[in-house]
Amino acid sequence: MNEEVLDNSKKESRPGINFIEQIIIEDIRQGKNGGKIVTRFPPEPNGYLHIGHAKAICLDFGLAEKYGGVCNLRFDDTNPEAEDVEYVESIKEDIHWLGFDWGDREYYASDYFDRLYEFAKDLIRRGLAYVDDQPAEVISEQRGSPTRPGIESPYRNRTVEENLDLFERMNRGEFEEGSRVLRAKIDMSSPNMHMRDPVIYRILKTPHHRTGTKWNVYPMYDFAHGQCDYFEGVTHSLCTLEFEVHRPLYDWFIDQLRTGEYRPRQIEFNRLNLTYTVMSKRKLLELVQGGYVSGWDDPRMPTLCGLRRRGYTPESIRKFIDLIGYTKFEAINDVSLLEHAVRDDLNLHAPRVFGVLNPLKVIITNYPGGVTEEVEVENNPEDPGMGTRKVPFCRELYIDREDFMETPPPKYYRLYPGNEVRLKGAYIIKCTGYRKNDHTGEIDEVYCTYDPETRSGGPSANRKVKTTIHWVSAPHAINAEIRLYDRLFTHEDPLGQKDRDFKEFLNPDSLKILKNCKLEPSLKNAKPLDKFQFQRVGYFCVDPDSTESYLIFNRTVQLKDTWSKLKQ
RNA sequence: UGACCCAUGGUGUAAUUGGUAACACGACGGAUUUUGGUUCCGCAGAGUCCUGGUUCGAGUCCAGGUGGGUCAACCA
Repeated sequence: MNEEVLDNSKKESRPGINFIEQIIIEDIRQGKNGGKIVTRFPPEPNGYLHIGHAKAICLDFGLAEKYGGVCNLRFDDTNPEAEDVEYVESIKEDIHWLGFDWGDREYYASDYFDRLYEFAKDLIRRGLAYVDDQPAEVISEQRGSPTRPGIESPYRNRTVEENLDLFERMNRGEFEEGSRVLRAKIDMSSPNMHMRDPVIYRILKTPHHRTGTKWNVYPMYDFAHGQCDYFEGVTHSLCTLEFEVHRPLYDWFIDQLRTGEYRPRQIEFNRLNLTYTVMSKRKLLELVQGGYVSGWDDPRMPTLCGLRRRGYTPESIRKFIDLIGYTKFEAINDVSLLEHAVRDDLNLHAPRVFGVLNPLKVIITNYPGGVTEEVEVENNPEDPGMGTRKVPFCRELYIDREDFMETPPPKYYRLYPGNEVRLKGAYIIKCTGYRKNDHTGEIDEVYCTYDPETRSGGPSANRKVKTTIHWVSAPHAINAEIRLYDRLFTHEDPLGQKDRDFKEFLNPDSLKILKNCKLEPSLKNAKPLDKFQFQRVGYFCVDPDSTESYLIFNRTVQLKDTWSKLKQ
């Protein structure tokens, strides 16, 4: 059985099994913990998940899946002041959206409050924990600093009886918040600050979203996390780098707790950082509360709900995470790699349509008025199985303003006086003139003639022109709003700038709204979150703000654009 | 006069665990193309932070530096 799992891993391994996977393989080989693999994803229900969490989710669930183990979902709800059920549902939704499932293993740290409480009393009885009556500031002062050892609390050597009595009374609600804490008795002069008699229980009178008012004391993260891992039989407890210094404490508690061979192991990996954005919950909250974005699901946010609304697919996010890997190096990943991952996915799956963002009227002067013909266009050249659709064509059309110039620069292949282009799926047209607005100088209309011999699919359609452009029939077009997004920040690393607030680097042009866009009529029935490639422009996704009669699209990402590069 | 962690092309990762630096993205050039997209082909780019050591052989091991990160919530 184990052989099979390992073999399996070898097959998929190619080069580059990450260091955590290597540890797991080795552990299975050695038959550690009975050869079982159990991981957990432990979000605190105090906010929305972002792509950094997705990195952890892919690791926790992915590794369990790959090595024949299981992954638990455990809500780390040890702080009633910050948490709320509201977040539980969104977290579950996001994990499912990414394509992972925890089966019936939905746990809560609060499920273990009784056992944790008993364990704390056990530590007291063994002389390994004590109640400290000093205020937070004093305890903090006594803890010393990284370069200066701490000093022991005057309450450190209370009797077991007194500690037990005090702790129980703390939990009965006899004392005010902040008046007493329970501390583990470890080593006030440890070089590791976390070992200097860490607080393990504090008094909190805010009702808990699951246990109500049952408890007046709540375990701290360090006292809950490893123990919960232990209770659940977790073998590999994967977390981010900043918990590295907590590991000795994690192990210390496990040492006091365990009775047999089994022990969970904490392994740390690097966080996901992306250029041009911020990833901390606190900072994201600041953006939401400050009104810099429209909410947690603003399409510019790195939250999973934001990315989803933007049009990112779960596959693209997983692909991206797979690409960046897991190491112990604090890397800043280029968003362009994320963008590459969506393009890659959407290119294969998104149906092509015609959408004109900045419409310019084109009149085909030799095409009869009042006539509409339908041309057939393939839905996706990458996948003929996606079929074709009919698009109406007539005398008056819209093209994108970018596709016409009065006086073209070198290498400009699009429409200009005297030049020919093909209208995708229809005819080759030649620009014969244009009309300019006398006041604004803007071009109002462009005049063209079409060559009836060149209809796509027709017998003599093979005449080559330098380029093909998209278009929509003016009388048939539907009006839509399109929201164009750019990076949220103007600096790659908005947080890394000394003495500057990250909000100073907010990009004022991160959202542009176009309200007069013209789309081909087949889009009429598009539903929220439907994704399309507006041919030659980019990938777009229907925003949930859309109504039956008013479609709103979000631009997920532009197509690669070698022309705009050429221009420079 | 702290502890712990990290350092490989522009970016992110890999290197059969000591065997002569590879992959992806990006850049550049070309071919194909009814998307200036896609695809295909090609090319450039690091000698692995520095110094020393061990070894026939070091990106991998050791020592010492340098640079960066984390740690002093009754947050997680």
